[in-house]
Amino acid sequence: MSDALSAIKRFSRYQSDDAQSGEPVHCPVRDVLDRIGDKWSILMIMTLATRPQRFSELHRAIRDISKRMLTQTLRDLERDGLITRHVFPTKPPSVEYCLSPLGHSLLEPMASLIDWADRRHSDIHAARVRFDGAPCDVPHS
Amino acid sequence: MSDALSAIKRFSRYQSDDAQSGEPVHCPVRDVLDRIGDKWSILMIMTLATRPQRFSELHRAIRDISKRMLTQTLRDLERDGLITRHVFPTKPPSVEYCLSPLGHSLLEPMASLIDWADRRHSDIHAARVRFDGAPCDVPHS
DNA sequence: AGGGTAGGTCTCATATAAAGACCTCAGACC
DNA sequence: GGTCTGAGGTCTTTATATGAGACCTACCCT
Repeated sequence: MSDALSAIKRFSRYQSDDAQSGEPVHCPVRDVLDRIGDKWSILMIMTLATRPQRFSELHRAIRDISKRMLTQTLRDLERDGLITRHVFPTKPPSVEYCLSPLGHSLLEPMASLIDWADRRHSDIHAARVRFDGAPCDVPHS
Repeated sequence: MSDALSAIKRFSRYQSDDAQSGEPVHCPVRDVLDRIGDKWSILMIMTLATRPQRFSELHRAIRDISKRMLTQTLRDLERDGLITRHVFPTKPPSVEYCLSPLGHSLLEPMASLIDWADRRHSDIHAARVRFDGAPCDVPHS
């Protein structure tokens, strides 16, 4: 817990430094979290955690991603140095994506989030049902 | 690490179960992560981690959020049971938001992510500069 | 009467994501 | 030799998310 609080305090410091100084908010933590917080990045990294995979394998593993978003997410992750891309000059060429050491280092913190989500999702679902069913307990207006 | 891998395997199982069965992908972990993975939720929870705060305090702490998104994010978090909302019948009424126990339980996993982001953001920044500066090392076409 | 504060809502514009058609190249099929 | 499939994408169009900022109610202060 003290661990958690110290990270949060560091984070808050970035935030408030920005809030007091000039206009543009530039918190490095937000910068990183905004990037991997998109719809597919976490899923992609988790899918590559088990083994390196090719474009089409990834597309089959994550059926509901479009090719466009698959390409774009892979490019963004490559740009951030979280995955690496190898082109094999076969005919037709095949491309393999795999986690870099940096990407690998993300697995542990991400796993703790996933663990939380897995353990608490029933609580969250219950809260949603409660909220939607009784929208007048605490009127908003 | 074995901890991390077990969470990832559980997650992959959800994914592949969905991939094999009927059409709609419904992985509870993705459901939860997609929600808190939006632009402001993590920031909001972190801001409320230090103490309960009122609408205007939150707006001052997170300067670059619009009132519209502030309201919406708070509603969504309340709906998911992560924060609670108390209206004090002062004149004019004041509204205080604070973390629920469920929201509080999210702090620790989230802090480990923040800690990662904080430690690795310079690596990520360096990777971006490298990628943007040398886009022809591994041609994409 | 004018302005400030608190906690919002509303409308409209833009930025980002997604769906899905299309493309190239090669080998296998018949 | 026509066409089918598969890999690894790109391009165009449409949907959704976010943002800016005007407005609202009710009260207090000057």
